[in-house]
Amino acid sequence: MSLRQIANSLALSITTVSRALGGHSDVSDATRLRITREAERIGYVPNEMARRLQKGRADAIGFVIPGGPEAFDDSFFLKIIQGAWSRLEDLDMDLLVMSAPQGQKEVKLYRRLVEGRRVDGLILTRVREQDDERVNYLLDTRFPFVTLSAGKFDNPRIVSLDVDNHAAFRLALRRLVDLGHSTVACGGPRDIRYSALRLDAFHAVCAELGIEGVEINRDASLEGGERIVADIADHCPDVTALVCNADRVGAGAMREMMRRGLVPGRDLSLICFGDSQLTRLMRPRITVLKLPTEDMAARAIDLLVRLARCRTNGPNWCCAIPMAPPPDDDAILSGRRSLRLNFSPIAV
Amino acid sequence: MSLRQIANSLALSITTVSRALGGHSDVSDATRLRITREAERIGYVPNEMARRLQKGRADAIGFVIPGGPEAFDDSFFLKIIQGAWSRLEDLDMDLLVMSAPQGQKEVKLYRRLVEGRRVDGLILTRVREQDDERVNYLLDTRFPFVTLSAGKFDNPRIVSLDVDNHAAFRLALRRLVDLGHSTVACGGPRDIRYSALRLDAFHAVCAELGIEGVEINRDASLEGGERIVADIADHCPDVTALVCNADRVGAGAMREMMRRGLVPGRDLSLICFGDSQLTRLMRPRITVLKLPTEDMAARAIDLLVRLARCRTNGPNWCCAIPMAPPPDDDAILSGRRSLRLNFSPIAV
DNA sequence: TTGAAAGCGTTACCAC
DNA sequence: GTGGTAACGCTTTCAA
Repeated sequence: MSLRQIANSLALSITTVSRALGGHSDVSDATRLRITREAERIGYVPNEMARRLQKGRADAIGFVIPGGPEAFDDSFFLKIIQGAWSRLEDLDMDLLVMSAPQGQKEVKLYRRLVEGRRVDGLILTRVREQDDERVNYLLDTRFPFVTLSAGKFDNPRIVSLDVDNHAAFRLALRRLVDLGHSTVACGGPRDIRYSALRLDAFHAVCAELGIEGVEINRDASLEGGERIVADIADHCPDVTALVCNADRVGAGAMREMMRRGLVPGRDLSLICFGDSQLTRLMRPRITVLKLPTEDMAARAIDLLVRLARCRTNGPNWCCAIPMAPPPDDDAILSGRRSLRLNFSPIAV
Repeated sequence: MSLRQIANSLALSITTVSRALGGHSDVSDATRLRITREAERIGYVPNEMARRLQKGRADAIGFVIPGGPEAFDDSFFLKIIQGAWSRLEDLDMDLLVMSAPQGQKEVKLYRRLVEGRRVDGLILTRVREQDDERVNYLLDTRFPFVTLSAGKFDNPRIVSLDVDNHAAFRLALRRLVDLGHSTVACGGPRDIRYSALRLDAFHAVCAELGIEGVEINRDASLEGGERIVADIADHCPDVTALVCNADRVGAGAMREMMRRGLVPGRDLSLICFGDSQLTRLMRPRITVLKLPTEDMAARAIDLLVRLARCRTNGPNWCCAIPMAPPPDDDAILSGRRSLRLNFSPIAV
């Protein structure tokens, strides 16, 4: 089951067989036919490791699921896997999945991937607001990576995919304003970029619409969501609506409301970012700012492949990926209990 | 950054460098020290592809997440990834994750993995009761694989990891009997092995305890769970308790009970297999037969590595893995609203 | 249009 | 102890 085998049984050279199977034009049709037939017959499939060694690439993309049991039990990452794989399959590449808690050990894992040339590129999530060690390391080594939901960076070398948070908040907050709300809270941490960016967008849009915006910083976890609702109930009597930066947070908020006998939509309106089982299961249904996670991951793969190609040609990547058109409001599936928003990913 | 580089700058042969770094004993301490120092200095990390090509193995395990959007949004698979990775990391191996809908395309994916020698072994979930194409293919090619939650097979060449379903139902049903239930239903499909096995165990334990057991076959999905509750409410007035074979099913059951105004624990007692966010979020809390998914996946890796080793030595694997001791009842964390059962994985 | 040969970076088998 | 050589299976350059 190797090129040699085919070459031998056909009394041809390995070179010719390789080129025939590789689709090169400098092989006569007759020879090519004989070769493909024989390859078919013995069920030839190229040895990937040999090919990769020769080509000097891994034909694989890596994705590290950020650690901790809480972070893990989240179908967001499953969606990224799904989306990334849908493209990788077509490209005949592999997806390496790992997990690591944030910190020392995490960077070690990235080193392993980069230095062992196990992958050609990486997908990053949960980028930290300050000094993300992974980003620093990858930037230093000039290794291709794409961040998801981390917004636009000052450093033009960082390629990032994100939704338009301002547009999202415009949709969400306008809706709340229409319902008569004038003081709205937004909950999520400040140390993770995606959440910080959403908080910023929240304030900006509040200002635009002339409503009062209250920021509540808690972990992006179930417990964080619970505490946000507790904070509101105990300390912010004016707040009548809450936007959560992640669906786990929304689920926690929901749980605390239940416990306190608060009725979602009556005592406190709830909207959350996310796109998981969690939000679909909530009763009563809440409005969800649906994130195009799979699409973003798929797009990330395309970008990574491009970046990896550039890399072989020289040290300077181009990351001039244009902004996407403004979010598509038509995708709103309205309904009192279930408003779902779709907006296209933008490349930064 | 290669052996050659180190060899050159130290005026040694590549062979010696390789052996020194590989920890072979036939290298003088002085030489080894010089070599390790130099390797450290230039930050040498072996090229994995070269190593794999030479060794003739992939140093990777594959896991295909079974397809369909419903199946995908399930943290069960995330737990498998987590568990598998925890072992693979120590073994310095990779985890390849893919996804495919059940059917033609799925087997194609497995072929790709096997024939391209991309992995040394595979983890299988959701094995079908009849003629699982993947199992047939892998058996034909004698490729190492381990099934999760598929019970014991007649074919001794299939290595499988599962919990003790009988013990699980004994715990669950005894509890229900103690609460006064005498007619209990169990819901799940028959075409997937894990569910069929649980249904069988259900009937066996019902007979043991002398209670009435009603089997309801619906998809292992949210909607399936809803229909099971509908079936019970509409057609089985005697049934006062329900055991669901998967947490998604339990979540669906819960949802339908809510809709019908049925109170879990009063109108219908609910217990379900599973170990996901879903069950933790349900209110009121329900009793969960907690599956040791991560542990099983970790153990599967160890088995796969052993199988892969055997394979190189000859065509006959040994799969003489002893049964684990009986499930550990001490692990029951009792409580009216939250009974969680742990039981150790058994190897079949 | 075909083939010989070099090379990718390792490891392993033998000599010395 | 150490080093030359072959081999893993492929792609690519250069001659013929």
